[in-house]
Amino acid sequence: MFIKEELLHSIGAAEQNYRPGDYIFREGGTPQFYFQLVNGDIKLNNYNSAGKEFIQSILTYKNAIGEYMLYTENKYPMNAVALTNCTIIKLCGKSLLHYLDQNPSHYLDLCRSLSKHLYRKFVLTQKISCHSAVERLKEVLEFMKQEQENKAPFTYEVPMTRQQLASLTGLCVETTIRAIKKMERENLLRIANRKILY
DNA sequence: TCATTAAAGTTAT
DNA sequence: ATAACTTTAATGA
Repeated sequence: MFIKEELLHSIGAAEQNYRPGDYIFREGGTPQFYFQLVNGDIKLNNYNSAGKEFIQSILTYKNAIGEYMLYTENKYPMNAVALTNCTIIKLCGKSLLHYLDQNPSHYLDLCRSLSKHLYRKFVLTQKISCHSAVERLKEVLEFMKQEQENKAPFTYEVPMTRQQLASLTGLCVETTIRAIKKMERENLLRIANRKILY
């Protein structure tokens, strides 16, 4: 979901800056605001009881953050954490709902956004379950690349660290690294100064 | 096959 | 400098 920034401002939104590691919201918190990334990257994550991190997804500029949580009484099921310096537009959820009521055509965008998230979540969950490390990584890389424009092999620079990749696939870093090296040997991907090219 | 632990090398701030 | 990230190796479930 993306709403024009001028429009957001005109109905009372404010911008806020975040530093890497800052929380935008926390698991268990009550959704009160509509958040939209102006620039920077954030991650949605959870921690299991052993303290291991699971990244649900990584969002970049022009994306709303957890906006689909504004329409129920549910609490946030995950944290939103800034990965880089971020500027985020923040609008009171009530104001957004009010605006949408006046402008019902925007509900379609919301619907699309919701569908996209559902689809992503579903596919990703399915891809990383019941496979070997190499297969999980391969599926995830394939999935991320497929969302990009460029199609040529070894041109997609994976915008994630090994650790983030590990947290996304539920593997440990070391296994992730070995699997990636193995994939390099098998010519499934290339590595150029530590960046993964898929 | 993969997680865990430990240790060391590399890069970014 | 110091923290964050990457890599290798040994061990065990």
